[in-house]
Amino acid sequence: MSAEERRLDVLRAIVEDYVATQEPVGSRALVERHQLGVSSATIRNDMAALEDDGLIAQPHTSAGRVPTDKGYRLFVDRLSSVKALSGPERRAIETFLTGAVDVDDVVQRSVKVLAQLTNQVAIVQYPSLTRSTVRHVEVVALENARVLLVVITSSGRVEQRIVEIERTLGDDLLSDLRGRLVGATVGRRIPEASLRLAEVIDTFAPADRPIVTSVVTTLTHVFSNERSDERVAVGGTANLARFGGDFDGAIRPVLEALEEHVVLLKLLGEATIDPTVRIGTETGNDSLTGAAVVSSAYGSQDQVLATLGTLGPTRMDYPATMAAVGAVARYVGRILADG
Amino acid sequence: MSAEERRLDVLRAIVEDYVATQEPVGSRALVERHQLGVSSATIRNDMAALEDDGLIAQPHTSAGRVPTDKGYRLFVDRLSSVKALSGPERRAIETFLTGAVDVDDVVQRSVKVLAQLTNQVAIVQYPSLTRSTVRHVEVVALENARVLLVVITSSGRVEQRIVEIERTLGDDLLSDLRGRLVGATVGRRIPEASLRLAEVIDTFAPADRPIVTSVVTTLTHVFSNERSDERVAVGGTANLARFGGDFDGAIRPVLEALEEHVVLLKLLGEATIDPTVRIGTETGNDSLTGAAVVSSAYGSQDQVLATLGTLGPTRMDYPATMAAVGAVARYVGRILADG
DNA sequence: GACTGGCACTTGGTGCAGGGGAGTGCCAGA
DNA sequence: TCTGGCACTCCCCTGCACCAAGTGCCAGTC
Repeated sequence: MSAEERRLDVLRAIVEDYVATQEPVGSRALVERHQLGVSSATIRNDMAALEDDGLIAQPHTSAGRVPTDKGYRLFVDRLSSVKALSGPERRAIETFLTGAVDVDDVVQRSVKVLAQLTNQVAIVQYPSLTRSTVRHVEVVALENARVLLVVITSSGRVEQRIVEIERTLGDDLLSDLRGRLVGATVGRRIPEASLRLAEVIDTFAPADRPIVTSVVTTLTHVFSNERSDERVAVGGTANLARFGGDFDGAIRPVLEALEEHVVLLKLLGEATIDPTVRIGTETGNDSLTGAAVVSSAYGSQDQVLATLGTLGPTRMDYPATMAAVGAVARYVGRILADG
Repeated sequence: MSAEERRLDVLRAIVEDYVATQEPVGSRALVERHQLGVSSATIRNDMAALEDDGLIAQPHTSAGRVPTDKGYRLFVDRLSSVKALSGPERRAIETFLTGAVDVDDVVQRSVKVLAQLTNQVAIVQYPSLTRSTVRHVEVVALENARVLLVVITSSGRVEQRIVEIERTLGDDLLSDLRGRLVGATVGRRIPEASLRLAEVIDTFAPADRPIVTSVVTTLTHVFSNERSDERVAVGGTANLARFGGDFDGAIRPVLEALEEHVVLLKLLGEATIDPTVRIGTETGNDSLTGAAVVSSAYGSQDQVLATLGTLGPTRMDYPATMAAVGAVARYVGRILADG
């Protein structure tokens, strides 16, 4: 083993010990708990080098070392491998999620299971409307010149709107309209379906266009509904209290951030199907010094639906957390693809 | 002013000062800040009497006095009057809530406004299904022997289910079924509508009964949906950090309680249209020593829809909180009654 | 009888000094 | 390149004295 390799070994040991004990780790404790094959004096030299590289730091002169954000970054990138979940853990996720009755329920259960598994704050974005396809569109005439519009998406979400129109809709026109709407949208992704909708209006007789237009406009609104794309569920905030003093600031700004859904969506970040880790400033949120986010996209092979993840102290068990996030993402994706 | 009256005046002053300063209040500070017309020695005697009655307590021998739960109770019952909201506050509630687009939005906005107004944790229960009436029922035939069932309630909530039936539904039967379902349910309260539904099945020809039964059964399920009756929204948890050390325990058990919706519903308690206050053990929750709940039912005059309220430290501004809870409840009730 | 001024007493908080412990950096030697 | 040893630094805990705030009680006054 080269000296360079041993230095990285030392870093790994420091991260692991610090995560376990929450206390700065010194050279002596290190040689006692790990088989490094050298003396504490050597470790001290290595530590000095690691500190020069900005990978670890000392809270004060005569204290042990603590990993820096950069140190965690290196640990995640090169020194750790994703831990496999235990059988019972995997079964727990599966049985718990399988019991869900609808999309909302899936999301809420995912949040709960993820929070319990990781002992951190769990964040799950609702399946995106814009990323799923249209499974069904239904138009129903109600009394008093009103129409009920129902859209069912491939992720199982159901959206409905009531449209006021200028006169009662005849049965012929109704079924004609229904047929063309279905033809233009079903099976297509939402953004494409939106485009096709615009063409539908022109295929109707001029006399019918006002009515058709109000229905189509409402449908377009449903498709472009930003609000529902922003929906997220949060759970396990009680865990914040557990790692209380860890965040440089108080937990208050963190709780505030968790209530701002826009902030949360930024935190989850861009979708990748493998778990991504953002540490400290990498989260792009100033009030989250001392915090890290582990996130992953979920969906089926060819279709990303949304993102989920956890928020915890930088001092977290990255391998375990990444495993949990990855596993839950896979199960959620599978369930929503089936349903 | 009798001696007895002055004692209650002293209690009121202690509560007000303690709420304002968060520090035990002594006899000297009391005579300085209030026009009590007697010396600090007299106040000391009064305080000793109040302490004998269990209305105030000393953290330690040489400290000032702090109100006990019993003291707050007396204060709320006899010594305070509900503070009127300021004009800007009332206008803020109104404009903020008026912008809501649907029931979910109303609830979410209410939580936000209530949390901001009171600087406490806000809890809003979604309008109860069982307490509202049926506004509309719609049955739509989908492809592949499936039927879409839509229910719209008086509170504006829309529920939908897809029912698998054994064979495709003829147009005649469909409109017949729709008509009878509407006749049996629309305009009635959900529990009563449920009862009527049972009779509908028998009015159909035996051959049609299997299909009718599956639809009616599903509809009954929607009506008796307990899950949606349990839904609550929580906001302002960041305020917990503000009154941090106030709760006897840590904030952790409180955060945990806030994630358990069942616990929250118990906290909101039985519905009364005027703001109710529960202090300390009165909340019926052991982990909430040091906390108080102010809650109120909302709805129209003759119809209670659900409950909302706030959770804060016993050391809170009761008059202001009760005013805010009452005002938000009134506005929410009005908006949902109109919508 | 109710109120007041005065006084002794209690107690938590703060500032200060000293000792112990953990850990480091560095140096000389293998 | 590694190791043992040693001097040094700094945090943290403890004990101590002191102060401020507040009380309880008592004797005196209206």
